[in-house]
Formats: sequence, C-alpha cells, structure tokens
Amino acid sequence: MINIEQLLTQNTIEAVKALYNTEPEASLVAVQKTRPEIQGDYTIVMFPLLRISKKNPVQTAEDIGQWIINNVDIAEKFDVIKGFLNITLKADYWKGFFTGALREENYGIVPTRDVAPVVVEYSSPNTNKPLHLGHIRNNLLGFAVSNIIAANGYPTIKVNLVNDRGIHICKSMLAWQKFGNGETPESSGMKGDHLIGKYYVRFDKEYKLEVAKLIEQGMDEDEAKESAPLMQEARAMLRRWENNDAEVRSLWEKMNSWVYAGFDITYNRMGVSFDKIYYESETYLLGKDLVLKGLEEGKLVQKDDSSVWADLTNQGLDEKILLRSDGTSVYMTQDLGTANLRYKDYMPQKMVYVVGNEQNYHFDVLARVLKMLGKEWADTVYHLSYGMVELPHGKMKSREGTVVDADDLMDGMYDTAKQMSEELGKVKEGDEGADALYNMVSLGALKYFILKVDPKKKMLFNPEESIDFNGNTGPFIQYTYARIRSLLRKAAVQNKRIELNGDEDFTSLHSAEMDILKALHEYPGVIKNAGDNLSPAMIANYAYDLAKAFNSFYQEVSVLKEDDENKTALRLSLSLMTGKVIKSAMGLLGIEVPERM
RNA sequence: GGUCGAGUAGCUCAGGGGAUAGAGCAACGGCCUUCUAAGCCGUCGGUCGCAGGUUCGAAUCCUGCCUCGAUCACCA
Repeated sequence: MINIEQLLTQNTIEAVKALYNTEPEASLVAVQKTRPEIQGDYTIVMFPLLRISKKNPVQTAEDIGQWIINNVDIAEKFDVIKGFLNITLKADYWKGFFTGALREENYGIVPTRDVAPVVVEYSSPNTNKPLHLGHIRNNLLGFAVSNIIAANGYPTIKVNLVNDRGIHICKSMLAWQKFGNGETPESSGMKGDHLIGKYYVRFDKEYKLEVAKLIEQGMDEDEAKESAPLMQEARAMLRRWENNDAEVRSLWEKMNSWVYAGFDITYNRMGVSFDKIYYESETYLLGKDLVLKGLEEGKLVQKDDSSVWADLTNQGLDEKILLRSDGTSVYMTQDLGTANLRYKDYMPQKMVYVVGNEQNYHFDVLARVLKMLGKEWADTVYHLSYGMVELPHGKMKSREGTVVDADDLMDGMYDTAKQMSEELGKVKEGDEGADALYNMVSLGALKYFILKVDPKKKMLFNPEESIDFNGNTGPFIQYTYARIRSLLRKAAVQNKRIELNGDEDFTSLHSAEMDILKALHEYPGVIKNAGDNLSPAMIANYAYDLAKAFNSFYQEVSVLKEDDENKTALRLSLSLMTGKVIKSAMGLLGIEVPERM
C-alpha cells in the first residue's frame, strides 16, 4: 500500500507540471502531517516550488491546492497559510481506511516474506557473573529489535554467543576450588550465576592482596600482576582447559551449568529468548584458519616475531593483530570466525550485532578485515551500537559495588508495583492474578523506561528514584489498555453494537476521535521507520502518543452513554482498534498488557 | 594526540531542513453522585553547548571551538 505522503508528493509533482510546465524534482516537494492546531491533514510546503511557479507563495498554494481538489479524489478541500498548503482529506478516505484496518488480523504488521533472514545477536553474556543493568538494556534492545525486524516482514533469527571460556572463567573456577568448600547453588540457596559471581569477586580480592604484597616486597606493578601466584594458577588452568584436561573440563561444565540455570531464570523473567545459542568454547578456534588463509593470499602481513596483522593504516586506522607471536587467537580472530560460521549457517542478508558503543572500533575493524579477506558479505555486518547505562555518579563499577544487578532490579520493581497497586486500591493481597499483574506492570515500567530512549544515546538510571509509573511510562500505556478492555466488557454486557454497519458518519468527528484515527493511521509507517532505524524507541514513543490520544478521548467523549448507536459503534470500534494497536506495539517491545489494573 | 558519539526546560527524554521547539517528572491550580483519577485540563518553565557558514528557511546540514563519554592492548 502506497502511503499518503508519497501519493500527495506525486500529485504535487503532477500539479506543478500541469500548471507551470516544469517537472519538479521529488526532493523539492515536502509533504508532512499538518500541525495539530491547524486545519487540515497534510501540508505541502510551497517555498521550494516558487522558483518554478514564479509566483508568490500564497498564489502558488492556491494554484496547486485547486488543482489537487480538482484532480485528486481523496482531497476534500484546502487552506493556505503563508507558504503552506494544507489539504484536508475526504471523510470517505478515513472511513475506508478505518473499516479496512478493522478487518485486518494484524494491522501494521507485514507478513513474513520468503527472503534471506536477518540474524540478530544479542545478550552474549560471560559465564562468570550474573546479568546487570547493562545486560538488561542489551537484552531488551535485542529482543525488541528482532520483533521489529520481523514485523517488517523479514525472517529473523535471534542468536546468543555465550562467552563461556577464557581466563575470566578460570578465575572464578579457581577461586571456587580454593575457597568454595564445595559450595553449590543448592547448599547456599544462591542462584547459580550469583554464586559464580561471588567467586569471581573473591578471586579479584585475593589476587589484589597478592599483588600488593609483591609490590611491597619491591616488585614493580606490572611484574607483580603477572607473577602473582593466583594469576599463574589461573593461566595454568586455562592451558589445562585448552588441553582438554578431564578434571578442569568437568569442573568447568559443572560451574557453567549452574550459571546457565541462573541465566535461564533471568532470561525467562525478562521475557527474552533465542533461536540459536553459540558457545565460544565451540567456536573460538574458528578464525585462525581464515587468518592463515588470508596470510597465504598476501592479504595480511606477518612480522618478524611471526605475529599476524591486518594493516588498516591506509584506511585511517591502525594495524590490528590477529594472531599472537605464539600463534594463538585474539578476540578479533574469534569474531572473524564466528561471523563466517554464522554466514554459512544462515546466509543472512544482514547480521545485526547488539553490542555497546564501547566496541564501536572493534566492529569497524571487524567489517574491514572481513572485506580485506575477500568476504563479499562483509557489508551485511551491522553493529547496533547502544549507549552505556550510567548511574548518577558515572558508570557501573563492580569494584565499587555500584553494579545494579538484574535480578535485584526486577525484584525491586515488583515490590514497587505491588505497593503502588495496593495503595491505589486496585488489587488486594491475594487477589487472583495479583502476582501476574505486579510482574506485568513492574516489567512494563522497566522495559519501557529503557526502550523509550534512542538506543544510540547513553542513558541515566538513578536507583535512588524508583522508575515512574505515571506519565510517559509503561504502566500508563498498560493502564490505557486496561481501560479500553473494561469499556469493551461493559459494552458487551449492555449489548452495544461494536461492528460498523456503514452508516457511521465520518464527516463530523470530534477532534479527539479524529486524533485517534490519525494516530492509528500512522502505525504501519511507524513500524517501517522503527525497522529502518532499528529503533524500539520509535515504537515506544508512538505507543505513548496513541495512549495519550485515547485518554483525552475517553475524558471528553462518552461512549456508552451516547444515544446515537452509530456514534457508539464508531467510538467502540476506535477503542477496540486502539487497544489492538497498543497491544501490538507493546508486544513488539516485549511488554505485555493487562485486562484489568 | 587520532577516530567515533553525545550536548534541547531544574531533572529524564522526544523532535534530526519548514509554521509559535514538544512530552513526562518536579512545582502550582482545577476535574471523581457519570464508561477504571496509574487518568484528564490548565499555569510555570528554553540563548536547542559556543561561533561562523550553506539555505527562501537551521535545534536539524557543513566547518571550527568548548564540555562530557567511548575507543586506539600480543585484554575480552
């Protein structure tokens, strides 16, 4: 379906051609929604066209406006304000649009097309500590972006690349071995990921003591960090792991399984999921062959110490090491390998990586090296770079204990939601569905809070001030939905007609009704824009605007007390459709909406 | 130092060539005998970081500067 802006642009081009004998470039025609306080639906800006019309703005607008009224059947009338031509569409257009939208099963959602898929990687946790607020942003973004891409008609594959091996994993394993006394999730009552995190922190603490001691004995800092016994042991453990040492592998499997059990709970609660999980332990060797082949083909360079590098200095970047002098891989090497694997697995048209902006350089280099290696699909790599979540006093630092734990945060939100619901008298302790509602509302608040911010911008989270439940928030939108459901339930009880019978009058809609109609009309375009920009924030802000429009309508116009049953049916239909679109939009964000609250 | 990103109301954020820059929170004032007041309506609040430039028109594009952040490891 061609949208109205495009249609009016085309019409304007035709009008100018007919009136002034010159065909304007499409870029000269600016069609936009008319500002709410001004009469009209769409506005065409005249200024760029003046050099073709050779008339003043008002005269030009009169000419084009008249031509459009005469030649475009959906145009009802026009008004001219200075250089702006405001077109009002016919009531029939709105009627046609709305009755059509009501009939659609999934209005605004593009059915999946038979094309190459889009792979979205997100989450990608380390298995040595629990998830925190930063991961929450990552997970919510990744999940929502996948939904949005799917809503634009692309097959979508959500993947998680779990960082389950490496020196950091060995650190927590070692600390558990030395200080754990066999502690398990069962014996301690701790979630597995938290238990492992505890030993990761413990390692750091003990290690620092050792380093401090060595420095005290006269060693310089770098040497002390390298030669501290715990570090030596961790490295030794990593070598044993790499050599498939049975004892180390079995410990590693045991501890990782604890972490996964913990992650599953958190993922479940957040409502995110994956279609495919890659484990770094299974892929970390993959890149080396690619690099060696590139070296053979003369695309990479080897230095005297036999380390291998990609030379990007002619592209304004540095040299990047890909194999150490001892022949082992670095992070970049692994990513080259996993990208290659992913390409072979799915032949995607696009590979989206949801990763924080601290890795902008890494992904820039990744794409360039892939290209250098002759991978023609290098351009399908897209880094969805999002800003850090900052606390009032700066970034989260585990050493300073300022990390906001994901589970704790959700617990806190739950408590707030519960307290607030009870204060408002919405539900009582023990009511059926109360627990589900608290979950829904608390997660709605958290998710919306995070997703309404443009991904690329950093965002501030203040743990001192709990996340709002009023105003531009998730619960506000959820509440609006619950109101709509309540209204529809009452309508059903009163045997009101909801279906349109064609007699409804669209020529004299209340402005609040018109606002809703226009907002609903925009939804497909919003999904398109959000997809093009990979921005859940666009969906979030739209859902808010729609909910706000509905609440004004609800306040100003009575639905069930209206005598004219055609008006009631139209208003109920508007309410029904608003509810559907709110549910759909919130669903894209991974936020559920309640029947009552 | 190089590269990249961000600076919009007291606070958190929209707007990313077009009309008088918008919301929410906070503050203040109204609206529940009437479809759910987690709501609605109103008041207050701005040198869109600074300076140039392009344009009929700049918060928006370009250049320079300032501030903040990220990054530039044989770390991941």
